[in-house]
Amino acid sequence: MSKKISQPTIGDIAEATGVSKATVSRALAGYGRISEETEKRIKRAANELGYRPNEVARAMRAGKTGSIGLVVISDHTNAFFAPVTKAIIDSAKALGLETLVAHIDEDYRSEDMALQTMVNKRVDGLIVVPSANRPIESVNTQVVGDTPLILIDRKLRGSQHPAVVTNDRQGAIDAITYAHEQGHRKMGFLISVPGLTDASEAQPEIPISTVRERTEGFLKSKELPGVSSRFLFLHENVLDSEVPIQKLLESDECPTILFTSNNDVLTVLLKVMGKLKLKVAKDISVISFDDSPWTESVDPPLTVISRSVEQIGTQAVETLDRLMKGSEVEPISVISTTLIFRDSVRQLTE
Amino acid sequence: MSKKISQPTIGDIAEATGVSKATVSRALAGYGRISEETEKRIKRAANELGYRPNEVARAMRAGKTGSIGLVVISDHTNAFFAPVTKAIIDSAKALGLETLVAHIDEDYRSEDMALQTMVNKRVDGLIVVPSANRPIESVNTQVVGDTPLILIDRKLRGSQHPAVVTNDRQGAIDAITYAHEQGHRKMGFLISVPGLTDASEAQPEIPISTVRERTEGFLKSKELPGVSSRFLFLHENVLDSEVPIQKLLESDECPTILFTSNNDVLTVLLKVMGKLKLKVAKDISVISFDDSPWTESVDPPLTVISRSVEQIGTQAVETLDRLMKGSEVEPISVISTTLIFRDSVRQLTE
DNA sequence: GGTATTTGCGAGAACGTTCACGCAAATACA
DNA sequence: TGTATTTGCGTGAACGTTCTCGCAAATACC
Repeated sequence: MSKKISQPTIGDIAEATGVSKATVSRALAGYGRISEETEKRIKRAANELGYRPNEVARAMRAGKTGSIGLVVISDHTNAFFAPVTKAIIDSAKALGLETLVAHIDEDYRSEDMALQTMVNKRVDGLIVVPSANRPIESVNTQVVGDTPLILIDRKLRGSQHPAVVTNDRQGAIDAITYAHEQGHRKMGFLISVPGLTDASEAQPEIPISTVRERTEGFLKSKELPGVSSRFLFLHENVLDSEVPIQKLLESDECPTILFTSNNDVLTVLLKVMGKLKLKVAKDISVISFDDSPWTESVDPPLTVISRSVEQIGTQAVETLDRLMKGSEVEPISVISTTLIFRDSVRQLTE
Repeated sequence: MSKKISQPTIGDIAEATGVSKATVSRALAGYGRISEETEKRIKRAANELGYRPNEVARAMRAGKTGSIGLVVISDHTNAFFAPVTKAIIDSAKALGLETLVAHIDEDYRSEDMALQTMVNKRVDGLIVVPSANRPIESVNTQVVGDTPLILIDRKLRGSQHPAVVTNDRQGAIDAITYAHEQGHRKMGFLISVPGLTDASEAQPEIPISTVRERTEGFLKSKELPGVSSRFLFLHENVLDSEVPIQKLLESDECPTILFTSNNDVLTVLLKVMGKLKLKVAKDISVISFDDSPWTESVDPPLTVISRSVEQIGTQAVETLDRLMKGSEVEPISVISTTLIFRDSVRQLTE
């Protein structure tokens, strides 16, 4: 009963019980013909030896690993991607799939490298948030080959890969409509767009479909009776954006309501407002994209456009699973946003 | 040039170039003796065929996978574990290691299952947050065998596995000392402890070293001149804790300062305070464990006891890496906490 | 009691690498 | 020119599974 250095194999069990490896395999995996007695004997021996099936050998033989890869942008915020990551990992586990996670920044080269190592590890499928600055609107098919792949959060125009996205356009429209109903006429939009070098009021080229849709939705505010809109497009690293935001807040035509495109921008906005002694709702109303636990706890609780990260996660791995099995999948699944009414929008008297 | 269904192998390249598999392997991996010319020829062919080394075959041969497993509690909050997860994944990548992530709840059975599948996948090492309710204070060595493993966030008394933890005891002491300096004499402690069925003022058995240390630190407040302390131990699912917290806030002997043991409790506290129209600092001072981006943006910005998730992450994978290489490692690494002074603690006139 | 079928198991190949050997040709050295 | 060394490459085993075949023994059928 000497301690072995490495894990016991099927061969060790075979030796211990005096049968062949094939028989051991049959006993353990429970297929083919085998007598009850030897099966029991083998299982007992396996237990005693502390046998653990070697999944890499299995993967080699079977041609699949039972793992999927998740490549996700996590350079800045995790107010959205962190819970999405959790949702995906958990959904995958429910299907018996393990998840390999890689974080990339908003750069297609780091994305390619991450995809490369995942493909080399022969993941069965890939879920990826495509980075913004890619030269052409498609995941590098050179590197992923024919590994099943689905996009989340953003869709790519030229891509044949299925995507799971949210209808941020409608979310934006819901928000401005609500603001209009509450009597707001001067609206401001704080939008973070990766790739920008500086804050700008002129509308830039927007590489990310999600942000593009939000902008389109907000743009509709111009069609609302009596509304004047101001846009501020911010660098993805919004930490640098305090000055332009402050300028906007101090201008003559300061909006009565501000919309922020994510939790990072929201965070900066709140900080600047605090510095200027401006109170949410009382002085300026606020609506942000993406919900977080804390937005409900602050004073006042924040009205937000929420996207269900759980739905995105389950839909993503479900779609990927079908893709891996070769079934038909819809090219684009869109998850609806919902406006969560709290107390950060002041009702203006007409 | 017909499309192959599966990825090209080293054999395909060998066939295409008319050499043996061994030569191809040498050319691609760059070891052994090989002529410059054939090396180029082989590399060109590999490129043309879109060859990607099969890491599972390599793993099989080498006996290691180049992957590590991260088993982390993520039932409730991700204000702490999400950034730690990111830090670990990124640190691991820097060392050429991919990370397999599994989420477990505060239950040793789900932990065992997660560990089991990771061991079966033959990860080279394991980083785990040990769950609270385990019968004995050690990771199930039955299932992990001799896979290198290190603990984070919590240490286990009976465990021989190295641990990376924070000195929360000192963090708590720093916080109460500061509060005392600011003139606070009536202190309250809101502590979330997994396994509890209900909120309780009596000190329960605390299974988690981190929480235990915090409690010990807070307990020192009783030794501070003139201080009276009140403790409230909360169920891990703190969402249910509004009522007991409200009771505490409305009691005659309501503390002038409240300490919360994590962001979840903080969130509930703020919500209850908002409901009771109590203002942070002005009415009740607040100090919480763990920093998050939003704590700096709210009004007033929150004073917190911060633990560097990056340090925890890098220290964890560094230690694991040494362990995997067979080097000596210190049994316990402790990362220091730092008190971040913001504006949620009111200075009381004596 | 003779043929047909079922049962239980072993032999061995295959998955895609790496690597220890071995061998022939080329080059070195005297 | 003869021996020693180097160079370039091929052979084949090994990693731990699964699975197709095939074969002998056991059981079935008439």
